[in-house]
Amino acid sequence: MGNDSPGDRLAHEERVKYALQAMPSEDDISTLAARFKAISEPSRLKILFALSCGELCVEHIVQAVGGNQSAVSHQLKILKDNRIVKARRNGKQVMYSLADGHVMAMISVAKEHLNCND
Amino acid sequence: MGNDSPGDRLAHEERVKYALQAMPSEDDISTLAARFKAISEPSRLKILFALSCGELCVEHIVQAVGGNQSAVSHQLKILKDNRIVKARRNGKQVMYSLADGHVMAMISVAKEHLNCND
DNA sequence: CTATCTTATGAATTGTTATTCATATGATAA
DNA sequence: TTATCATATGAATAACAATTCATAAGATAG
Repeated sequence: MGNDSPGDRLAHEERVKYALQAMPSEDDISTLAARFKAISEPSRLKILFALSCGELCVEHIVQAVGGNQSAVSHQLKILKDNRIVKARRNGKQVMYSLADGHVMAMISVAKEHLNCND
Repeated sequence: MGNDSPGDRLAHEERVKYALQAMPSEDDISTLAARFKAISEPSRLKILFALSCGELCVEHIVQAVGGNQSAVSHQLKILKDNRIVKARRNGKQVMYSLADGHVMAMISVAKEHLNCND
């Protein structure tokens, strides 16, 4: 034993205490994790980039990201359930768009992270 | 037929064209998706919140987020492989910390999204 | 009404990912 | 050296998610 000085050990315990205080509730963690999961599939991420240019109907999303209608529809449902995108009906078509600015903000930060090799 | 006016149809085709131009490369999409996936598990998200208070060794991460040593170690590997966290050895311990500010920035944006019911 | 266009959904299959257990590796102290 | 502490990893299982197919539902035109 004696791997830590007493001072170090105390500092570590303090850190754990702070970490526990900063921890969001289980509910918030679940919700956040679900949202990140929603945007963590390549096809769904493509859908978001497509929608970053403005609203699109399902058929055009299919054209923009590839894949088939059923798959895209399932993916849109996941994005909608997690409030990443929103939908409005326009006659026979359903127009999809990004739910709010936070979504693109998050993706922008991620893209920056991608570009700088830190 | 005749579901769209000719003007509308043109506008939609333009939108698809723009969407395709704005689309990142397959490689960038994959990398981004992998990073989002890395932070989309509740336990891994908890690890990031714990590390947002400063670096921690593995044992203390285990205390802060719950779970067992092996599971946490596997999760840390995923986070490290995706450059979400970084590690430095300190004697027998390995200290983990967030890779850079982008990570917390992304999580902060997500938390805002959580708080405002838009 | 029927026919058609567009989107959504249930069920089955397939593919991925997390968790656990046992053990290996790396570092330090005696 | 051996003993111990701290972390990492491989392999198996178990849990979960994505994709496909077939079909249903919603909207409009005729």
